[in-house]
Parts: sequence; C-alpha cells; structure tokens
Amino acid sequence: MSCENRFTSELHRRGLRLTPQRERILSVLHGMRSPGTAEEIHRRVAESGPGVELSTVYRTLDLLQTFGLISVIDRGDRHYRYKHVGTERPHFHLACHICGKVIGIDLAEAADFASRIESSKGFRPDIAQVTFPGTCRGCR
Amino acid sequence: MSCENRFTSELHRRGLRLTPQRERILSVLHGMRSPGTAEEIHRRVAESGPGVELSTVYRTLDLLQTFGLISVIDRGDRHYRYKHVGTERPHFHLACHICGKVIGIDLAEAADFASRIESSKGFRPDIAQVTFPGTCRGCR
DNA sequence: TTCCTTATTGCGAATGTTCGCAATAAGGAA
DNA sequence: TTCCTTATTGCGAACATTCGCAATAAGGAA
Repeated sequence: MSCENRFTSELHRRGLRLTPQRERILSVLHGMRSPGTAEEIHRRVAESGPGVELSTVYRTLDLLQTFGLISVIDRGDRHYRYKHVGTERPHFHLACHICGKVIGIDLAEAADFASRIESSKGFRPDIAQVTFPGTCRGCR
Repeated sequence: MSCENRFTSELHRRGLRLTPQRERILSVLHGMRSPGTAEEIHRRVAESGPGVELSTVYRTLDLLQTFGLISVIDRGDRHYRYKHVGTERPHFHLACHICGKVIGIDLAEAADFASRIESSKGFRPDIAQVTFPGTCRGCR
C-alpha cells in the first residue's frame, strides 16, 4: 500500500481527517533526500503554494511519527530531523556527537537486546525511536 | 574518591574553576532522592542562600554530565531530569511513554549489543546516555 | 445536496533550554 | 600579598517546540 493510502487509512481508523495541509506536508517529506528539520519542511511546503503554519507542521509530524510513517533523528543539536520511512526496513540511528554523522542500522541488530530487556524487565523498548549518541570510527 | 573531589579534579584537569555556584548545585543534587528537573534544582539552590541563575544551573548540569557525575533522564515530557550518579553502577534508563515510570538497568545488560555495533559499524554508542522509550509491564 | 458534529487550523503566547556579552571573580604567578 | 589572565556569572534575548482558543472546514448522515 502506498504511503498516502496508509496515511489516509490510519487517519480514518482513528476518526481523524485528511486535510490539504497534511497532504502537502507528507508530499514534501516524500520529496526530501535527506532528513530535514521542521523549519526546512515548513519552508518547502510554502514553496508550493500558500503557507502552512509552522505549528501545523509540528502537529502533522507528530501524527506521522505515531503512525510510523516517519522517523525522528536526534543529533543532539536541538534540531530534530524528520525522515520519510517509506519502503525502508525498520531501523534505528546512531549519531556521532562530534561530526554529527548519522548512520541507520537495521532493527534486527537490536532484536536480541530488546527481547532480553523485555523478558527480564517486562519492558518493551521501542528501539526504532532511539538515536544513539556516540563516536564514529572517523572521530576516534 | 568523593564526588566533590572528583568534580574538583575534573575541573582542574581541564583548566576550569570551582565556584560557589557549582558547589551549591552539586550539593543540591546530592541531597535529592529522585531525579529532579532543572527548575527544581534551581529552586532548591535558592532555598539555601542567595539565588543562582537558572542558566548557570543548566551550564553546571551540562558540565556534570560531561564528567559523568550525573545522568540525564528523558521521559519524553519536555522536562529533562537530572540524577546524581554517585556510587551507583553505570546504567541506562527505560521510560514508559504511558505512565512515565523510569527503570534503571545495569549497563552490562547492553554490553553485547554495544560491542556488536562497535565491531560491525565502527561506532561506539554511549548507552549510558540513552533513555529508551517503550511500554512497561503494567501499561500493556 | 445540505446540515451538523467535531477535528483541525492559524495565531499568538508560553514552554524549557541555550546563547551572547559585559561585568565579575577564581586561582596561578610573582 | 597583589596582579593578571581568562573562566564564569547574571542578565536579557533568542531558540525550537508546544499549547490554548476561537474560527474554519472535513466528512458522515439525512
């Protein structure tokens, strides 16, 4: 199912509505090659017609994250970046606190860890939402 | 070595200075039973004498985190909590996104995971700085 | 199609946190 | 002890993000 259809059906399932603003924000996300900040998304939405409020951008991003359609990257520089997930396999991120480089890692790499935590503590971690801070090879 | 001495020597090692403000903030952290927000720490510092600026509290917390003397918990509610580490074993946190409960987990539980990432990607994650979002037993 | 309920938007204000800068003070050197 | 360098503070302003609320509009029902 296409991303737009998934969005529509998720909205529908919860009694929420499809608005032009939401469609345009999703379409901008679609067209971005690399993860962008809310500000960047806001600017690109404005390029394609009358502006959409920045707070609406944030609200929509929040929604898309809840639906699992985008992932959020925290490079530790006080600017979250948002990335369309699309057909990619689920993954989490590593972000170097020195050079800022971000690496995506397949969620399967954390499966053992997650199930260990779940069986010993009864807590189910959502690893796909985590950006791990650390140091990359080049910066050591 | 006591926490204060470690603080002093870490400062000294980097050419930084011990100030009354820093001493008082660390001592408040010492006296807190549970992790507190910057605002709470700020308030408690003010109770013991003339106030210290909130921005100074933030700067000192940042320093203490760099030195590994406190850990930062992100419950996802836009209020970081700061906790004195002291003699505890190094650990990371799990935070339930529903009830907000926080669980500390010994860093050893993540050792396999961390070394796997390091050997396959050359990236050394700093797990002790991570608060994993997820769902606790009671909330499922 | 028209109407009605209520989710959503724009907007302005508030949130927690960080920043820039001039004034102050820590602490090493003499 | 006094002096000097420069790290630190207080302060106010900026930052990204969230919130409250009245006006608008999506979309189901009739």
